[in-house]
Amino acid sequence: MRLENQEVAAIFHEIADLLELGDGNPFRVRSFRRAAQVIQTLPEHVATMLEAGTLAKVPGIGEGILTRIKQIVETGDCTDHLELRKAHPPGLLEMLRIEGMGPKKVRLVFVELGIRTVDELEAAARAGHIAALPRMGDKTQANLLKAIEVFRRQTGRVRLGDALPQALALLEGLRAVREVQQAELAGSCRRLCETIGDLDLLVASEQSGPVMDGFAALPQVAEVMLRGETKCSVRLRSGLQVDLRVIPPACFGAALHYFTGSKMHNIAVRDRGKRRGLRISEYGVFKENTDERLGGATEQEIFASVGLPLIPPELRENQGEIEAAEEGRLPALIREQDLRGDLHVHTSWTDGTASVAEMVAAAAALGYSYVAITDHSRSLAMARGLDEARLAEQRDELRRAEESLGKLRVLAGLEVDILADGSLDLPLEALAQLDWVVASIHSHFNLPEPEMTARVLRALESGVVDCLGHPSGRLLGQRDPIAIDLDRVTREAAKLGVALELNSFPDRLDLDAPHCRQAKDLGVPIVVNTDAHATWHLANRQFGIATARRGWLEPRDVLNAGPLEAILERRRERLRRLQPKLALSAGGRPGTAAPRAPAPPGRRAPARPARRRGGSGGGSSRRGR
DNA sequence: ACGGATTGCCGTATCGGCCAAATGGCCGA
Repeated sequence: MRLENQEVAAIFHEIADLLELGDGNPFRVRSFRRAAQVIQTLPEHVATMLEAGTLAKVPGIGEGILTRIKQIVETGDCTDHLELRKAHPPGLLEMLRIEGMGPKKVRLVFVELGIRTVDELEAAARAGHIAALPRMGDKTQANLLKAIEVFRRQTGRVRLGDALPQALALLEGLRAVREVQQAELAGSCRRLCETIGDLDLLVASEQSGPVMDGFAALPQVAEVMLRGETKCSVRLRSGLQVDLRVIPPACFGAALHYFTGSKMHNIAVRDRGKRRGLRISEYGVFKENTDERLGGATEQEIFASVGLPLIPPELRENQGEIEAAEEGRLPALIREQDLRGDLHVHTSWTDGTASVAEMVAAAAALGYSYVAITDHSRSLAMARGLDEARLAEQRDELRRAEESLGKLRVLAGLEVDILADGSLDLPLEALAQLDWVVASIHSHFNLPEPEMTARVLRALESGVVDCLGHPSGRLLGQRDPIAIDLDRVTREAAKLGVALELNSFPDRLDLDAPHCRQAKDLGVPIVVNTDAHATWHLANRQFGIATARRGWLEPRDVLNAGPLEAILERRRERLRRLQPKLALSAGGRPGTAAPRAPAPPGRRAPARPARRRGGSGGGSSRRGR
């Protein structure tokens, strides 16, 4: 059995989790986590690298990890992992995924109350037993119940980023089966929904037996749960459930339409058929009250029977797509190849894994004509966020990378933190000198809505912000969106000339599709960014594009599907409007009041303002690099 | 557990907010 790198990494992640629960050496825990992360980003398969001897040279993989990898490659797992698993109830790992439940708290409730599952945890919280524990209280208990609710909403669902690659691999496997005439994805995964319950696959074939045999024999399949005449349900090794349906070719289009959904869309289409004297089912289009079949081999036939062009699956939510199709104003949805650059990318200057040069080269390899390097700002200490000095240093490196590659423009950017009060993490003067600024929230997620909205608006009103990063802050299955009036933020963004990000990270997909559509309607451009922390993350754009399509976006709605000059001009124009404010804030700062000629922002004398180092004056040098 | 220098040993992300308990552990970024 050949485990994918992802699966090997998952084993190490789990070892780390289990060690933490058992109160293990934190550095040892970290090593396993690091190993997992490194394995995820390996350029080749672990088994291949192990054989070639290149694996041992990878930083983060030492003697111990190497031995375990050997065992995993040979047997599919390693002894430590199996033993740790035996020593801990499986529900503890699940509890760890609840926000606010770290290893210490999971251990506490397990040892003190014997709680081994999320269900038991919830019951205990409801009964008030959690608040009675040491270091816990009413507030913690209430927060816990809320966090369990977020967790529950997501359990059983898989992110598109995890589901889609598996679906495509299965289709490939199916298409290699001789009796398969056609194999397609259906269901919410085909509609590219942000999370998916289970996969629906459809095969056109006259012989369901051999097709199902071939399906059950695919290496991903762990267990056949159900097998009938037309339907076969399996569970994959990854845990994902998959339903395969084998359909006679003459009905394939009707079945594909039916099983793609959404339900509301299907109802609307059938209704429309009814009004035209037609009966539409998963078997085809029929004349009312007869068995006279008018079509159903292709989806086009279904739509044509009710006088419509083919509606892309991503739009099939009964949110106006039928009306739009009827009036010939279906959007020309954006595609991956329409993107001309990525405007949110991290490097090893902060928490990215690739150097500037590697990141820029990877962007060039995608055919981009520009990329913005946007590392974190200083308050994100964990990521070694940039202060002004390092930002300036990095800028030199960007210039060198741009020149040495000579293929694309490298924008000097920053992902600046929006602090609790809405001020930005670096002085406006510094931010004004950059080419591109994304502003994001990474702390104080729990402000009440009025304050949160005011906070974000204040940040956008600074004028130096080009784009609001991951606007809702949600993490799928883990953290709810912040409380914020996104309607109002979008309207203000329109006035200020600020764009909104659609962050392509599979955990985020933020803005979500409905808000993308709203932004489009209000004339606010969306930026489809990857927020890449590794070169391979640039490929996550496919998930951002998926969400953008569900939000009806066309190339003209997406800022980074357009030319760089338009992007830079938006910024220049906004900074021109902002200029007086900047002069004021510089003048107000003690020691930097030296008069200077008002010049256009691009070419201002960089009268470097003395970096204020708090009132304490102690030159406690923050750890260097 | 890793990796690098003290080659048998030592250091290894940070930092602030929250909440429970009255200064500090735990969590998340």
